[in-house]
Amino acid sequence: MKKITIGEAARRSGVKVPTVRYYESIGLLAAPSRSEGNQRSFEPADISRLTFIRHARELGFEIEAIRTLLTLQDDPHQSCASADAIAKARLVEVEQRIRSLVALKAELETMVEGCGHGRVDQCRVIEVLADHGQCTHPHH
Amino acid sequence: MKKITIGEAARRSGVKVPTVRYYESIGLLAAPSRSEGNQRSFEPADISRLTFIRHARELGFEIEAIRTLLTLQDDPHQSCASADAIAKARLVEVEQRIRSLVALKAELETMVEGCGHGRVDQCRVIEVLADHGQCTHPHH
DNA sequence: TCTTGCACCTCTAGTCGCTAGAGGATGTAG
DNA sequence: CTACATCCTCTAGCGACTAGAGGTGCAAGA
Repeated sequence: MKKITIGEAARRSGVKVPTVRYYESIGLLAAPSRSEGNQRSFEPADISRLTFIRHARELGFEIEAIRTLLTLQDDPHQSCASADAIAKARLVEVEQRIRSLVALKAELETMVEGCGHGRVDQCRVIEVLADHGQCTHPHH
Repeated sequence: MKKITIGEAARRSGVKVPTVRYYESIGLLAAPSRSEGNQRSFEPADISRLTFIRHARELGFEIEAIRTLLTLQDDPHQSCASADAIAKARLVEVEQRIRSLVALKAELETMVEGCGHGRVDQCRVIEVLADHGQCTHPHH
């Protein structure tokens, strides 16, 4: 039983030290046992859990979604329908975000291309922002 | 001189009422004159400014970037190099975000496709999250 | 004229997911 | 034993709002 300090846990999981404490504070990670001097002592399972959380966060899952995914993981005999639903919802979000960013990219390109590097009163960047009618963004 | 109330300004610009007050509080919008009963009375120019801000926000520009763009707009004899630089930086950000979201989409699709809708212990969604080694995301 | 009811006012606090800093205790290497 | 990194708790801050409390102004219908 070697004790894993919070710094070690952070290094192994890729989650920062204050973030590990934060996850514990919001109940995403069980409070670990403490050393005599009141320092946290993690188990290998905690590292896995932190890695799981980090990966899910990198994929853009919200904390509450991760909380659900973790309770599913804790009880492997459940149906995975919830996990599937969460991932699908996230996929829809991501697809929507991509579509809107691609539209945005086109609009920014028009702005930047149109800029003749002259004075502001001829600048297309300012102009497009001021006059929404020229906007190619499909949000209306 | 018809007076434009904050509600009217909000409707015309598409910015919500509390957000208009917020923009005033952070100095993005000049404090408008007040009616006898202390209610804000906006000018048409304020509506344009709010519309400009809203559009820039929709394009993902940060408040500080918008502050710069607005000072440029206020003095049309300046060079538009700053506006151009801001738009270009934003374009780079957007392109990067699109690339990472596309990679993410692929990973989510793999997860969702792999899910056999059985129990959690066979669920690929959970599995991929737990075991980062299976991850196709190119962030390492 | 009165009253209803919406829109307005200010102020504070909450959201999300951390991050930074103060001020102190612990653990380890030389 | 001393230096120094690492740990502890606690509070406050970030961006860009949003929500709510508790109160005032104003216009229209009875």
